[in-house]
Amino acid sequence: MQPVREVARSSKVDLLFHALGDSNRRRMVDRLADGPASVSELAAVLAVSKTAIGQHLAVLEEAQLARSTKVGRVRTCQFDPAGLAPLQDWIDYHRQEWNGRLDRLDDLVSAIGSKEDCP
Amino acid sequence: MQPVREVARSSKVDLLFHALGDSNRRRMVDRLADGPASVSELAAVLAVSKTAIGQHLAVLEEAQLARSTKVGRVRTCQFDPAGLAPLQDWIDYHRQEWNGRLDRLDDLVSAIGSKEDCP
DNA sequence: CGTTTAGTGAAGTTCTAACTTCACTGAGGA
DNA sequence: TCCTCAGTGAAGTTAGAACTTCACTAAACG
Repeated sequence: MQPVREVARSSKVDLLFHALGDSNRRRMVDRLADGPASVSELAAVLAVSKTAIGQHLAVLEEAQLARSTKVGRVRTCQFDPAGLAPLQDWIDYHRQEWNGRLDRLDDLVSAIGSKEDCP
Repeated sequence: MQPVREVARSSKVDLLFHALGDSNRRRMVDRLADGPASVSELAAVLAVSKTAIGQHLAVLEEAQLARSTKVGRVRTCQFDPAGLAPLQDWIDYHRQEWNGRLDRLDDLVSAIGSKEDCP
């Protein structure tokens, strides 16, 4: 499936957040997390055209959140949870930054504390 | 800071993915994760107008990823890492779904295995 | 065969997110 | 006091995302 024309998204994180930023695509992921589904089935679940599903699928595949294979005339779509990794990394990084700041704050507090211990 | 008019975003996850779906807002978060900053400073870092920062800030605040207070004439913005929690929950849920599926696959495999043990 | 069904490509519509500029308010110096 | 600087509100522009419909291909099946 060729990607629909869109603005250049530099990083994987960019692709991921953009892909998941759309609620219909998240609904698609929700459905796929429960097992594979065809384009028609997804179209029925989301109540949109099959064409729309094709376009959403392209975005999800580009973000590596989904894969699909066509056998006969039906295309089966699958969720690819490994694609979530960069997202998890992004969160971890920012959580770590925060912890780091807290640690530095602790250090500061201890430093002040030990200073006060001195006459 | 009053929110800029936008489409209804039902859930927190919705707000979060939308907020972080924009690369400039992520750059803002990146900067703020490193410590508080004023609107002017953020505008300088991102190379956009202060008005634009105000708008981005409103989105980040609505998603509870940032907080800001105005003292005198300068507004100081802070990153709020606790706001990431619903995002982490979303990821955990989908990762769990996957593990669940793997577990069920394991069960299936064991079931088949024990079946083959029988004559 | 012919007909239904699954999906795709192309093209057009609509809506809105992300900006801008301009005009303004109000805080803080010189 | 006057001037500058930080930020905000209003309004307008623009690019592109998310859809649609229509026309088509090709598989499945009576």
